[in-house]
Amino acid sequence: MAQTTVVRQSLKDQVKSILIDRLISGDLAPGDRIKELQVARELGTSQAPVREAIRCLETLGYVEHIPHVGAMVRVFNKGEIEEAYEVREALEVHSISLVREPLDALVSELDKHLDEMRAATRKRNIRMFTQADNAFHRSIVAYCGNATMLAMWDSLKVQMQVIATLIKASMPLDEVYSLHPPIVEAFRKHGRERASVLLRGHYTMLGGYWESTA
Amino acid sequence: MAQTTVVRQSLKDQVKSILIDRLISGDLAPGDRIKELQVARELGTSQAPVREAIRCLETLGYVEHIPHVGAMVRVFNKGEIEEAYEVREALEVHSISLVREPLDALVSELDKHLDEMRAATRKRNIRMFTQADNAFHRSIVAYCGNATMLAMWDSLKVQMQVIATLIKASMPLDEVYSLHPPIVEAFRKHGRERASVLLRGHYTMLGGYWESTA
DNA sequence: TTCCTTTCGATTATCGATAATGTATGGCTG
DNA sequence: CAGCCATACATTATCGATAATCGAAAGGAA
Repeated sequence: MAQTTVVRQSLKDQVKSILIDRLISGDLAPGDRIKELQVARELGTSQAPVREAIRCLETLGYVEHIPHVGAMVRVFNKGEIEEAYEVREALEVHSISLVREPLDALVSELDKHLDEMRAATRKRNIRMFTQADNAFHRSIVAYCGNATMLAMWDSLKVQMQVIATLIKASMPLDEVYSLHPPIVEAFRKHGRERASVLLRGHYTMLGGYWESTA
Repeated sequence: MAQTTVVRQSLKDQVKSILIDRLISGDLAPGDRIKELQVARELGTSQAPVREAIRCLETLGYVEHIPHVGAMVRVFNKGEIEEAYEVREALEVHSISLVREPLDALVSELDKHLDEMRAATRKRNIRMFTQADNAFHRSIVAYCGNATMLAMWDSLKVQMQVIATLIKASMPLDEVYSLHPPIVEAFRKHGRERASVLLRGHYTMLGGYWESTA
């Protein structure tokens, strides 16, 4: 049997997942309008679940909604992207100082993601690189053991991924990669505080790559 | 004329505002169920807008929603509260280092909130104290000029306020107050970095007050 | 009694239809 | 021809009703 259980997820959640997929894949690009009835007909549901899913995305900040007009995929300008990076940095820098000993588990996970990034660089697979890059930073936040912190970080991730899908071309992967090993090294040899210092300013270095698309 | 314009806000937004007010005022306490049709009848609307408002609160993390069962005001345990404080600290510490010169405007605003806190302490008005305390910390984040950062901070504020309304009694206001002036002083005399150091650990000192309600 | 099953009441989830609203079109007027 | 108003259209916002689902109460068997 291909299907072990029946679909046990509300229509709203299914619609939401589908829309997020389209957002990340770039199928829905910033500026695109999302029409409730159109999506409803497309997915074979009524307007209500679609509407709920969209409002959910709105609360999450992925789409912009104008009353009586409709929803459109949010357009992030350069400033907003930089802001998001700044918040990421704040969360990650603080998370590092909260990571509990022993640090071995985290370090080995970071190493794993470094491998993935190198592999992606060789293949020039930007999608894969972005995923590994995200996973690298996420694991730092995850290992501090603060679920609220991680939830906040995650709420920024989709924004980042939407962007990354958009401006794939302008990132020199090897340069971006080279920013990461020193952090792991500092972790391994000097502990949390030193790694924290290195992480600070990590994102400001990335700012330049967005210039062309401002 | 008492009313200058007609009500020009969607029912969903009105319902949402009303529910948030009830949350903050403690009218809706953690654990309380929120029934869609009941609220709808009470406010004279149909189920749909209420439903949307509730789902919005769900996404914001204020209510917990179980499919086919219903929504209830989220119960925060001690751990989650500490986590939220930790995130607040991360955002605020980082924000301080981003505040642009000159610092005069921020310092005078902080002074204003200190006054409010003192006044609230004299009157033993806990609600007022909480507001001033919140305003104090919020202005630090506001002055860094990062709207995304501020939005994140705000998303934690309602949680905090719900809690504060709950466990009003256990806070010795003068002690909580005394944590704040040194921060302003450090700001005035030694600049951002010194203030940043003082703010770090600010919230861990507050941890003890929640012990009794864990 | 205790456990399992069934039934019932309450509530949410979804639907289809209608009202409200904003935007674009085209004609009228100067 | 330009500017303005009215109309038509597209879309969202809201409604009332129905279907799906869950939890508790009632009933029966071991």
